[in-house]
Amino acid sequence: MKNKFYITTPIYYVNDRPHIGHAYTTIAADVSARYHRTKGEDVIFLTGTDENSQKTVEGAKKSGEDVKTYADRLAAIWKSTWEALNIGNTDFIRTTEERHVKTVQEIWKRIWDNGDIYKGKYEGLYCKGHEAFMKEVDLVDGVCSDHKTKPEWIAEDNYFFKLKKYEKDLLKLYGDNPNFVTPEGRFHEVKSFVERGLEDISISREKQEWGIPVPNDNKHVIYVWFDALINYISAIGIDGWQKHPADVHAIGKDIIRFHAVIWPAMLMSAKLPLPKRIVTNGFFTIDGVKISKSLGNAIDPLDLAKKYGVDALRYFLLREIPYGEDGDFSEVKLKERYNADLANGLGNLVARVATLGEKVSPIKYNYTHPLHKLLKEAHEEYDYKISTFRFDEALEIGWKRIAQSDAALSVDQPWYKEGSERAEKILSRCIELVIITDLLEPFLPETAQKIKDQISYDRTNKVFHIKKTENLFPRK
RNA sequence: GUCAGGGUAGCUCAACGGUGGAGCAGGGCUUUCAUAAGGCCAAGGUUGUGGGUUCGAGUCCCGCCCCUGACACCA
Repeated sequence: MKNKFYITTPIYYVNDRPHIGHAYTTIAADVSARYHRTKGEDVIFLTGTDENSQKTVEGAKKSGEDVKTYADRLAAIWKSTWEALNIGNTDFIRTTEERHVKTVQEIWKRIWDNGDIYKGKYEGLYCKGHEAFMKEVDLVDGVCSDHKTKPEWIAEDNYFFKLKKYEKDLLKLYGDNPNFVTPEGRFHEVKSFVERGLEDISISREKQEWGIPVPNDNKHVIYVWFDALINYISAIGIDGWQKHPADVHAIGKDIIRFHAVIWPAMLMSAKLPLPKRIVTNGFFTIDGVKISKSLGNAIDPLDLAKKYGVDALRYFLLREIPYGEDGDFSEVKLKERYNADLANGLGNLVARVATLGEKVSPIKYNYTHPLHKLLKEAHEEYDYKISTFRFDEALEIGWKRIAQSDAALSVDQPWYKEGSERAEKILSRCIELVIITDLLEPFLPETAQKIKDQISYDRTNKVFHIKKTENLFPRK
C-alpha cells in the first residue's frame, strides 16, 4: 500500500496580498510535498484562504465591493500566485465554501456534545484601533499607547471553549512528542506558555453579519480562528482526517499558539486524531526593515519571479534563509546568489557537460560504473535534511557536488582526450548530473526538467542522449 | 520586568574544553569544454565586554553591554 503524506500551509487572509513571507512558507511546503511525491507517496498538499474575518468585510468596504465579490476576486489572486510560483498544491480551500461551513458546524457540535462549550460574558477594555481587547498592563495612563485613545469597557455574550480542561493533556502531548513543534526554541515557548496555566477562550462573536453562524444560535458567529483551523479537516472530510490527520502543518511563527495549543485541544475534545508535526518559519525583513503595510515595502513575489525566474526565487528563499529562523530579504543578495550559484554553478556546469557530451552522444551506461553506488549514499544525508526541514543544508549537499564536478572536469580534461576515454570522462559527469538533478528536483522542478531535456537518461537501454540547448540561468 | 535564544573574517554562518573553519564578496595566478563562466593560491579574526575555573576557554562559571523572540483572544 502506498504511504500517505498530508501537508498544509496556513490559509491566508484574503485582504492581505501575497508577499515574500507567504511565498516562503508555501514554497517550503511545496518542496516537502514534491519530495514525498518523488518517494512515491500519495501526497495531499493543501493551501487556501481565510475569508470569514471581519477584515474581509473592511477590505470590501474599502474597495467598494460586495463582500462576496471582493473575497472571490482576492482568493483568485492567491490561487494564481501559487500557480505562477509552481506550487503543486492538490487542493485549495476557501473558508466560505460549503464543505468548510458544514465541517465547522459539525466539529462545533462534537465539542458541544462533549460538554466543552458554554455561554458566558466576555468583557474588557476594547480598543477600536486594535479591534481587540486590551489588558490593563498594555495601557499607558489608561490610554492605548499605539492609538492614543482610551479603550471602552464593553461586554458581550460569547461562547467559550474549555481550554483549561486540556492543560494536562497538552503537556503530556508535548512530553510524548519531542518533535511536535520545530524549531525547539518555539516549542519551548509553547510549553512554558501552557505551564503557566491556560484560560478558557471565547470562540464566538455577537452582532456580526459575516462568518459562520453558531449552530442553533444564529445571533452569534463563530470566531475566525476557531473556524479557520478546521479547514485542515474540511478539505479531506472528517472521515479522511480520522484515518490520516495532517503529517505536517507548515506555519509562520505568528500562529503557533493556535496550532500547537488550541488546535490540539479542539481535536481532543472532538475526539479526533492530532496532527503529527508543526513546523514554523520566521519572519522576513526587507533590506533589514520590517514588512509593513504603512511602509508599503512588501515585495510581490511575482515581480521577482518575472525578473529572475520562478526557480531562482524558490532556490534563493530556501537556500538563504534557514527554515525556522527570521530572515532578511534583499534583491542584492538574490542577485548575488543567482549569479554565483545558479548561473556560474549549476547552469554553467550543465552547459559544459552538454556541449562536451553532445559530440560523443549517445553514451552507453553500465550499471557497474563506480559512480552508480554513490546515488544511494548521496541521498541518505539529504533525506535526513529534508525530513527535518533543513532545506538550506539539503541544497548545500547538491552544490558541493556541483563544485566537485567542476573540479573533476579540470582534472579530467576530457576535451584533450580521444575516443572511449573521452566518453568515459564525460559519462561520469552525466551520472553525477543525474544525482544532482534528483536532489534539486523538489526545489527547482522546472530546471530539473530542462536538465533532463539536455542530458537525457534512457533507463531501459542504459544510454545517455545529450543535446545542448539554451543556458539555464543567463547571468544577470 | 520574567523566561528563552544569540553577539566569531566585509556579508551569511560552522567549530565533542585541546593550534579558530566554510561559502559569498574582494586580491593574485591559470585553463578553454562552458554563461568574461571553471580551476588553483594567498590574504582576511585580541571570537561583544570585564573577571574567574583550567595545563589549556569561542566553548564552562559570575558580572556588564547590545540584539531577537515569548509572556493569550489583531492573527
